[in-house]
Amino acid sequence: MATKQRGRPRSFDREAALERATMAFWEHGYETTSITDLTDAMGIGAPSLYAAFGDKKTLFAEVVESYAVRYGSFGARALDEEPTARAGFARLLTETAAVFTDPSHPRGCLMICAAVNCATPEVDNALRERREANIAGFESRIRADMATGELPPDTDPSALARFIGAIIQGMSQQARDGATGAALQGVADAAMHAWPA
Amino acid sequence: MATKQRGRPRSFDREAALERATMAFWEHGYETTSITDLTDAMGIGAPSLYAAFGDKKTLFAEVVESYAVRYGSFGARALDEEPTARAGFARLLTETAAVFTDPSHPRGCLMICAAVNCATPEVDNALRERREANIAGFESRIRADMATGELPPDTDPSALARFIGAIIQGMSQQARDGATGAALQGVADAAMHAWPA
DNA sequence: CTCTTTCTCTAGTGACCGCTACAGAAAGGA
DNA sequence: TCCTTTCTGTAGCGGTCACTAGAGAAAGAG
Repeated sequence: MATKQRGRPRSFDREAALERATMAFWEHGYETTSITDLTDAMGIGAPSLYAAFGDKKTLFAEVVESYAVRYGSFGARALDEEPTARAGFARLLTETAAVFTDPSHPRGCLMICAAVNCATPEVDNALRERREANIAGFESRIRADMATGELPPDTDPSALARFIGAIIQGMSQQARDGATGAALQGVADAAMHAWPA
Repeated sequence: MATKQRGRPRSFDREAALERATMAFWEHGYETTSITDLTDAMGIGAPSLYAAFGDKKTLFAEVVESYAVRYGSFGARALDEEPTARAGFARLLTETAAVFTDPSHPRGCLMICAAVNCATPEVDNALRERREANIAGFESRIRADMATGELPPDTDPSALARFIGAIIQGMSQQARDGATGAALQGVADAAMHAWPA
């Protein structure tokens, strides 16, 4: 496959450029990151950006997809790999505290932050849908443990899932406000005290 | 006092205009709300806005101060009036669930939302400082109950205060994402299960 | 070599941004 | 009445926004 291209070859690494665009959007959000910011960060000219990635919205959609795979999959993995919902969410929140303050990339969560105060409805909706899908995933993991009797039958799975979602969103904001990883771990520990007996 | 003004009198109600500016900033955030958005919402021309309120940053500062008094004081009141920290925070979170979804104004919290992805450092810092001051207030209320023995001595007041702050910030985001008041009350109830025994 | 294809660079497009100069309108003071 | 003061409306400032036309550069095909 991948027969040799005909014309002049691209002069930059598309994946590396996408990664740099991800960092820019992650740091500053969708609207606040200008095309000039992006071309500066990616080290290419505007026409190259448009030829390789389409317009700003399309580039952002690709960034979000790449981000979800690279940086947003640890939570689903924790819920999947741990034997109980309790253990899964405890691990998820601990890893969240670490990832949200990891100095190798911007703080907090791109899917939570990047479309706040966003006047472009497609972008706003796309990220909201991902957040809602995450919470729905939390709820189904909780329901699974209720089915096995691991969680008591009077558990409110929707409320508990939303609670975890709220904690993660709050941790993202506090990471942006400068909270340390240890402080976020304290929030995670406090949250797990709310777990049903 | 208030001697009669000399020149042509102002043709609009300054307080009503400020309230409308508050709603606009609350709904769309600082950067996303343009001067044209503001003059449209306030029903005045740009020169009148600048004459009455200074520039955009100064207007926003006045909006934030007015917002803090009008819409942001219920929390401090709850902590002040209830006999215990537990009762105070339970009331605070219940009122938060109601206020964040009150249909008479935009959803969530202006101090939490309006400066996310904000490229103007003064605005960003001003709101961050208010958020940190709120959490510091939570911590001192918790310490007061530790001093009376109402809360156990092994309580981590900083972590508990940050936890409550994270919950409120998460509730604000979820209110913006369309969560009902009942759903937010569920989050508040779940959070209170984390309260120290 | 020439021809075709594809990318890159320069230099801009119209639209909107925060903000304001200026002239006219509406009040009090003399 | 006329002057001073203050506000309002028009109209536009320079700057940045997302985006692109057009020309040249760099590759393969013949």
